[in-house]
Amino acid sequence: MARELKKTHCTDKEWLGHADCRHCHVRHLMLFSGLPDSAFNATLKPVDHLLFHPGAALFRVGEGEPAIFSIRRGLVKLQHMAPDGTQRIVRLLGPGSAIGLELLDGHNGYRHTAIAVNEVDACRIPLATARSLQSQYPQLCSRVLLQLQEQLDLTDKWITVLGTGLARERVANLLLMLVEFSTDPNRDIELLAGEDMAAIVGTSAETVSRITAGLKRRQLLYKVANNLYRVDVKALEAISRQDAD
Amino acid sequence: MARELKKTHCTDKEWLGHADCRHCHVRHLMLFSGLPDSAFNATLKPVDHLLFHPGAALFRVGEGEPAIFSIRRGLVKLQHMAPDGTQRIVRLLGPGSAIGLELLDGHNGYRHTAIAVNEVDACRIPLATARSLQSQYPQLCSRVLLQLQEQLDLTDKWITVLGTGLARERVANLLLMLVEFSTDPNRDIELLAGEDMAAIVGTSAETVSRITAGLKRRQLLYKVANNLYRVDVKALEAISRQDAD
DNA sequence: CGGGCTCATTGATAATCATCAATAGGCCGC
DNA sequence: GCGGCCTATTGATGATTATCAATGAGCCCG
Repeated sequence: MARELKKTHCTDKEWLGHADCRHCHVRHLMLFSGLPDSAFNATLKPVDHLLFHPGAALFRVGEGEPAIFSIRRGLVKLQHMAPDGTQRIVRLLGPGSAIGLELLDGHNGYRHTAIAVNEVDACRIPLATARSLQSQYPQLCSRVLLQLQEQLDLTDKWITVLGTGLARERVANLLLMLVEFSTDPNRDIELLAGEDMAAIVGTSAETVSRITAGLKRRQLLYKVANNLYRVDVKALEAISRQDAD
Repeated sequence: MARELKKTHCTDKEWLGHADCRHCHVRHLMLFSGLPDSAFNATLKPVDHLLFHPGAALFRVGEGEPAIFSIRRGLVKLQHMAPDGTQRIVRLLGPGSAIGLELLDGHNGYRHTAIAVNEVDACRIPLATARSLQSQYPQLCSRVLLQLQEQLDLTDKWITVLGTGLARERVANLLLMLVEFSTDPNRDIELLAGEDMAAIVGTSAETVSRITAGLKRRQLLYKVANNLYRVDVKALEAISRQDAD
């Protein structure tokens, strides 16, 4: 289960300019929903709008300038690495989620490494900016609270559906979760790398491969385009409930 | 892994009177740290101080009067139950932790069942009271935020150390976690019921029993009093790192 | 003190899974 | 298009674990 962390370069990240929060068309979905336009007149440091290519790190444990990221598009994996190199993915977060919130609690330093799974579009809010907004606008605190509660609910689900039961049930649950994350009109999903799926469900990559191969053989999972797969949701739900093979 | 939920009666719970938050000697450790004494002059509904006997429910999924509980003493397990009766414990919380915070986010109803593991001493804060305090005292929001962040950190650890690796590593990690929770001067711990340990590490109760029996045989875990056990921390850490048998 | 209950322990067996190893397929740069 | 590289797939094997079943230990209650 031990895996190497791929080194990523700065070229995997692009700067798309300073974000204009006042006119952000998705602000109502994001961390800053509820703040008045005036809040952004004079923020301490600018909010940057960034594009991360698959595999690029938004941040790494303990490293980098402290900032909170608000995800606009794409999927980000949060991973913990054990001293022996074994890693486990503890969360998968999509549009509307904020990451790096652990910086707000006083102990400093990131406690995860955050890697873009897809193409990820995110706003980078320097910690100082976030703090100053927070002190001026108490509404922000309750948005953060919602974020954390949502993430807590997600980890609870993660523990119960991805950490319990047979490997095939856990893989089925993971695929169903990816379907929920999917923004595709047909609910098609991009499959994760085998090792990522393994690090999510806590098995070996080979086991995941055998299981997905079995699903493909039975047409419960099939390719509809380049790395776009369609899932037989009903059948996977049956597997997840263990009332089918 | 499927287990019955034990029915508990009201007799497993005792009312110790209305809490006097102003004079609470542990308030600085609790949710209400940071609030001025005056905040408690006229709270909407009184805060009760309750004693729960082992096995008693503080609350159950979707049931009961909405209230937040602040744990003063003892351990509480939060469990999720799958439709088939399979259950999994997603958190173990001790003194200073607040539970039922999920009620603050608008979707109502508890999302876990909370059961006292030991003798538990807790303050019951009616939701309406919590909300009114929250609207008057923005400091409270940041306390809640800290609570949630702490619980999120705990679940992340839970996923990585209790949900990954061999059963014996996971059990070793659980015992080490119990040592951390221990308030005993010698760091002795009360062992959980076998099925609870199984529901925490995601294995069968028999497997847990075999593992703890092995540890006892090798004197890495031994009874020092009625249901009080001492743990060989160094040896368990070695097992947890897999660099010992 | 003995019956009845619950829960821990232990054994036997089969299912599941990790690991090692070999092969095949896809993608990139040249 | 062709090697080289990386990842997915598949097979074989042994280790780990679930499951079923039997026994034993502790405990409450009469």
